[in-house]
Amino acid sequence: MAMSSTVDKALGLLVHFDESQTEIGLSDLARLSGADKSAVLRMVNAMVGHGLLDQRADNKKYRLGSACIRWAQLREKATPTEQVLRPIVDQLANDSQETTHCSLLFGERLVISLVAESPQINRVHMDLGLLLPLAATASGLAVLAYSDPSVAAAATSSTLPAFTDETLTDPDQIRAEIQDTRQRGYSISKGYFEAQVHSVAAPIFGLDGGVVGTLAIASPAHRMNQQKELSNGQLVQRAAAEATLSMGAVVPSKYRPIQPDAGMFS
Amino acid sequence: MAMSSTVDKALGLLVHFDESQTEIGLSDLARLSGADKSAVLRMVNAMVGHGLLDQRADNKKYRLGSACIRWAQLREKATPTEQVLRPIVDQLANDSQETTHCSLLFGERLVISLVAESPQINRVHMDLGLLLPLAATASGLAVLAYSDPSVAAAATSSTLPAFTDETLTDPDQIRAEIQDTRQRGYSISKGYFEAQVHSVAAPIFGLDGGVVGTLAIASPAHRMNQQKELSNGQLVQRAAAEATLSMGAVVPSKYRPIQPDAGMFS
DNA sequence: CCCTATCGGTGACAATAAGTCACCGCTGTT
DNA sequence: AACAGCGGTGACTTATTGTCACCGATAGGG
Repeated sequence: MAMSSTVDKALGLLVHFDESQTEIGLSDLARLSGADKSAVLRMVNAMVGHGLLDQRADNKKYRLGSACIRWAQLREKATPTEQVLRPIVDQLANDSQETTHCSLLFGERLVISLVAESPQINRVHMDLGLLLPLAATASGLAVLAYSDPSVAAAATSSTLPAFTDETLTDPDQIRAEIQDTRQRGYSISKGYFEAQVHSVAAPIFGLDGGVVGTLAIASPAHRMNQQKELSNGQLVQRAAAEATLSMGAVVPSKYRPIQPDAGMFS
Repeated sequence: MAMSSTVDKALGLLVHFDESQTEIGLSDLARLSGADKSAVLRMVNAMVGHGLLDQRADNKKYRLGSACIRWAQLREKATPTEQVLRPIVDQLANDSQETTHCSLLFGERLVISLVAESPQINRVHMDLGLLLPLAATASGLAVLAYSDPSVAAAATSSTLPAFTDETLTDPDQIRAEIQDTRQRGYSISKGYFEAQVHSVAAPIFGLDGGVVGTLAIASPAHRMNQQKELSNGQLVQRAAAEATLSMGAVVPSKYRPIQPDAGMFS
């Protein structure tokens, strides 16, 4: 279990740097990591040598170095988001055995950017590029639940179009649904947008901490039940958290439904 | 010399990733680094575990991971460019014993953004925020020499104002000076902008490979001579290279005057 | 179709770097 | 002045790494 390579320990030091701790002294780093000062010094020196860390000349404290920026540049050029999201969407489809999609926020709509169809014969089909309304889809509700309240207010102010018999058109219903979503950690749609299609969705967060898109699982209504909804909800949350991390962002503290089990920033 | 901690070796693997090599397989990495496959695998696995690297699911090759982006974000928030440039400008002033400044490109001018005054009594004074013309200052010439030729063309097309008796106003003279600068690796001004002030300057490159600013050393003319110009020229080149690296950028191959001695990306 | 070359990855042993601790010089506090 | 904290050093024991032989899978060539 405790696979302890030295590189692992060294990189483990970096998790102690965050928004509130931008620079850390040697002794503090040793305390935080539980390792010996001397060992920490060796690791830190190696990292400084490669620009992963900088040491301030005045107070000798360490901070993240310039190589981070260089590497981030390269990463951006090498790995477009589509490529990092693709396997996550596929995996989610495989785990849930249902059709999954990733949608990205585009103005006041969501655009379906990636789809992985269910391996089952009876499955939901989704069109790439389709625009989703925020108020009437699981994905949209996931956005509203974790965006600035003004967005939700705007989306629920005017009269809402009904797409099916089930569509929630009463702003109060929507607001209640948003509340439920926050508590649940994932949103649900019971045929609100397409009849006989039930979905669960969870938000993907961007570098600024805001919602940039969602991951969703869409099932034929007849296959849906309480237990399935819960398991799919957990799957979609986990996948969305993974997607967030894969883009270099962090899941904001306001959103803590489940712990991503094998966190790379554990 | 061969300071070989394991962390050092592991991070050393990352230098093989660049714009033309965005993903590398295990065996290639081993070959490139000269280390054993097995050892490379262990190091790489540790780095994957921390998100420094990703492994593509399909072809098993490795690329820079999402943690790079996260760390770059933190670095940006924690260390504004002013803070990273400041010690470099100070150090340069100390090494050269002359007044130094860092200027940043601002439209078709340079704005003096940081100044460190010479410790000597008889010294050049520079005003923070002063705008420098591109054609009549050492800093400006450093920009022109390493920018897109169109910039130089634009800057030398119209009639050029004279600031001192020495100012070069003939476009042909400027172009010749630009040529000399390219060969030298640093630019010089012999009282072109301020009478009795001689300067040398070198370009700072940004993430896109373009010039974003310069570092310069300004001396009273009477202290200047051939030998001093050369040593200051080398100092300013080295400092500018350091500044470039400190911002996470790389010195483009077209600019290879001297090797930064203790390169963090060596 | 088999033969070969190469890939990513594993396992075990010898070689070496890391964990540990005592100590140094320095700085700021009491 | 004594103290406690810091960053950093040196030396010794122990754990990790370097090395190499090997595995199964995959791809290409005869």
